[in-house]
Amino acid sequence: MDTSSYDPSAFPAFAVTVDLVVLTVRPPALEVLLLKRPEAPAKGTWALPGGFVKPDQDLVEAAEFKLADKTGVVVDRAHLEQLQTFGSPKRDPRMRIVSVAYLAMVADPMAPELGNATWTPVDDVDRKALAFDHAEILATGIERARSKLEYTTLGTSFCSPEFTIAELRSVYEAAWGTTLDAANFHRKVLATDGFVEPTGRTESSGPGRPARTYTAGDADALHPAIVRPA
Amino acid sequence: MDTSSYDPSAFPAFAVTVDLVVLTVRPPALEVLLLKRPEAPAKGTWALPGGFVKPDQDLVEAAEFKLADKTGVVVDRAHLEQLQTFGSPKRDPRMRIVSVAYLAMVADPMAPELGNATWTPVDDVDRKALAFDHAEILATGIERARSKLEYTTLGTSFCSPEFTIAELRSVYEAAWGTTLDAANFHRKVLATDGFVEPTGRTESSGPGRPARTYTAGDADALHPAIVRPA
DNA sequence: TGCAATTATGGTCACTACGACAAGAACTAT
DNA sequence: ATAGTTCTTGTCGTAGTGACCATAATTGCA
Repeated sequence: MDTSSYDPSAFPAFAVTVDLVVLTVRPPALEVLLLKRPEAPAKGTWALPGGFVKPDQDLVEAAEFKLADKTGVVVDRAHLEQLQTFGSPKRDPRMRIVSVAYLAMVADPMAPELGNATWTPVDDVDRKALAFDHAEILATGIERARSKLEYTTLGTSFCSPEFTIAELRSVYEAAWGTTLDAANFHRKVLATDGFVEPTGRTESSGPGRPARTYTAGDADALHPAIVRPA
Repeated sequence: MDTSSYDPSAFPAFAVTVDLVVLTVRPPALEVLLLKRPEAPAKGTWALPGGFVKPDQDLVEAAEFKLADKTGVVVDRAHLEQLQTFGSPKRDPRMRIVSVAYLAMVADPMAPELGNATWTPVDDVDRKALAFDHAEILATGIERARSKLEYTTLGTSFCSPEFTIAELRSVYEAAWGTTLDAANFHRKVLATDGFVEPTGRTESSGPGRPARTYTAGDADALHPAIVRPA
């Protein structure tokens, strides 16, 4: 072992930031929260929300703070998990920045535009040329979210507090860009213990038979999984 | 947005390290590479291999370097992936350190002890009281490895270049701490395209019918998965 | 030499989960 | 009333699984 690497006075100094991939579902699209950068570098281009971590701030706290700041979302009603850390020496032109990316999944906030923030369908992001390596971070976040829908109950965190099976299905369809058989989806969701809990109430919007409503159950994992179609 | 957070001269300085969870399988145990710390802090206790990232070094490069350093493992023959980043303000007594943890899966290196490094069965680690938050990092790595065996072909990276189905099965059994039905495991592995490729050769060790040997296939994902028994 | 033990590999069978689809239930709109 | 829409339940053929049995091909020992 190299002794020098443990000399506290001689370690290389890095800046540490958090960047957030905040996803929501507004049928029929999976959408991401983007900010128009108001200053240099990359002024005027689109970027993920984020910022420097304070000296005494935990990483997750920094992410929670940024999330509340940009969306007004109560953290309790959202899912937030660490995504991946990006630390290429070239990723920021100014200095060596290591960014810990977080993935947030929130229910439709119904506040489309606030300040210079905007929800954008993820399929339209290509045209927006994101700043830095944010396109890569976003791609990682989208794939993580799509894959977690398969084997966890996190789909419910995209839904209203009280929702119908059809609303949950529209989450899967939007996120995966597919259509799912309503009858089979219904059967699978109800067959999984702890996925959803019936409220006893029903809800009617538009034509068709009114749907029973449910709340999120207390299970985290899905056994068996809801497999993404090929 | 707070303008001050983008002033390059006023960002908080962090130290960034990589820590490695290096796993191997030596039937019947899943084992991890531990180092006895030769100096303060936590001198004399066991810890995961790791070290500071150099100013112009990519995170993966730093991890690859440390892996080669400690194990002599050729990186091509091993699997290395980013695990999770740990950055609690309290995790190191000296200063604010953010550690990017990596998970490495290597075939049995046959070199049990080199210097102050040692392979330890993961079930015996509790008794060794790891330094800092390394117990948490290790637990995260073990769970990641166990779960990736289910839905990826990474089990082969714990095997010799040419291996038998039984050797692959012993990997799963060691990692999961279970026994698996040999016949059913055999059927499932061969039913998955790209998991293993037959060599046409056989290998005999000890009594019993000689087993055909295989090399790792080019598939990454397992469809359907090999589900861990409850 | 021959037999027992051992491991590899192949096969059967009942059960579960699934996709495709049909059909009934309960509403809205005209 | 009737058509259209959506929710919900049911049916059926197929694929995957675990438990288990059978056979193949070797080693080790009497």
